[in-house]
Amino acid sequence: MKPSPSHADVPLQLWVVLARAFDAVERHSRASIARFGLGTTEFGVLEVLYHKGELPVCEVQRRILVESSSTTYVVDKLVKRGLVRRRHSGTDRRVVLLTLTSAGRRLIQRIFPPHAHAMRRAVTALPPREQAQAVRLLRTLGLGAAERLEGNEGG
Amino acid sequence: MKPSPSHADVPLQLWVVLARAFDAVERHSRASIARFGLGTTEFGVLEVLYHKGELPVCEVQRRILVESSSTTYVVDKLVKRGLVRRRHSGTDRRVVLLTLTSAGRRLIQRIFPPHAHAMRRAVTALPPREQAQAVRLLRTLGLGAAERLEGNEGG
DNA sequence: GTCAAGTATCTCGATTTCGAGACATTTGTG
DNA sequence: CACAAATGTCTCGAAATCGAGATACTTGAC
Repeated sequence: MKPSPSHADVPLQLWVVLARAFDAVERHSRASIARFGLGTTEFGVLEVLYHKGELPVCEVQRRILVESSSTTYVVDKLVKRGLVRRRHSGTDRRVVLLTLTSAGRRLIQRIFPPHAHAMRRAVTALPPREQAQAVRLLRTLGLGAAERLEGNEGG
Repeated sequence: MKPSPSHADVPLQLWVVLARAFDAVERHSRASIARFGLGTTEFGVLEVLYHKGELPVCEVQRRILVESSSTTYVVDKLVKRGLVRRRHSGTDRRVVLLTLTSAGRRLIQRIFPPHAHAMRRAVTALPPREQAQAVRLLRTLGLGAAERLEGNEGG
């Protein structure tokens, strides 16, 4: 889950601190979401549908960063709880579109603001200026790593 | 798994890009480690014992970022594969100390260098200067978030 | 010494996640 | 049109992870 602590190997240090920072911030997220009786991926689905409107399953999958079989599993649970509805796309019959039910919308409307508040608090160790700097660096890092991944999975 | 894309809410953006960057880099790690028939947490245990020597289970747990019950599970597997040995501490009989067997040592010696190489490549989207900057920012972010977590889990 | 509280490890059951691949559909090529 | 390749979704079984709590030991207060 996390690599080596060399004394001057900055790339490996970067990987270590990235993993640790993600872990710590994600614990805030988990704890915040757990208050509302949801898991992080369930929350992720509701949240993306709330902010983006109706989306195909594959699009939701990309945004919540889990594999397709897990996405099916999570969506199943949300459908059973009456928070999300599936419908077939008219233009591409492979595609299943997801939307919030009104109950789902009411739920996410209620819980998103306190969750966002918790996440803002989770990252306050960094002052605004450095947050913006970190956003830039992490965006570059993430996009670069993702690009290097396609068709080149072996490293 | 990942939050909201607001237009000027830098803290939430930071959480989004942190999650994405971690995910992308971790995929490199997973893929690299999978070449050698190991999972990421198994690799983590071998790696920390390789670099730190004999350690108590609880110390290993802190470093591989999983819960204690998962640590037991992973160590069990490594012991069954003859890569790691358990022994009781002489000074504190609650403690179980872990060491690499010679087979474990040979394995991690062989696979660590190519894995480190893969991880260095995974983060090359950032030039050295910005890597060092990112290390500083992420360290502050992670330590701050971890601190805010203790005894304050609700957000 | 004794007892409560804290710490380290492990057990167990349940949940989450993955990976491989099945299936239907669409897209691109001739 | 026909057919190969790509894409989107889902099924299934296996693996990883967690959470609660059991157990054993240590520490600190008295």
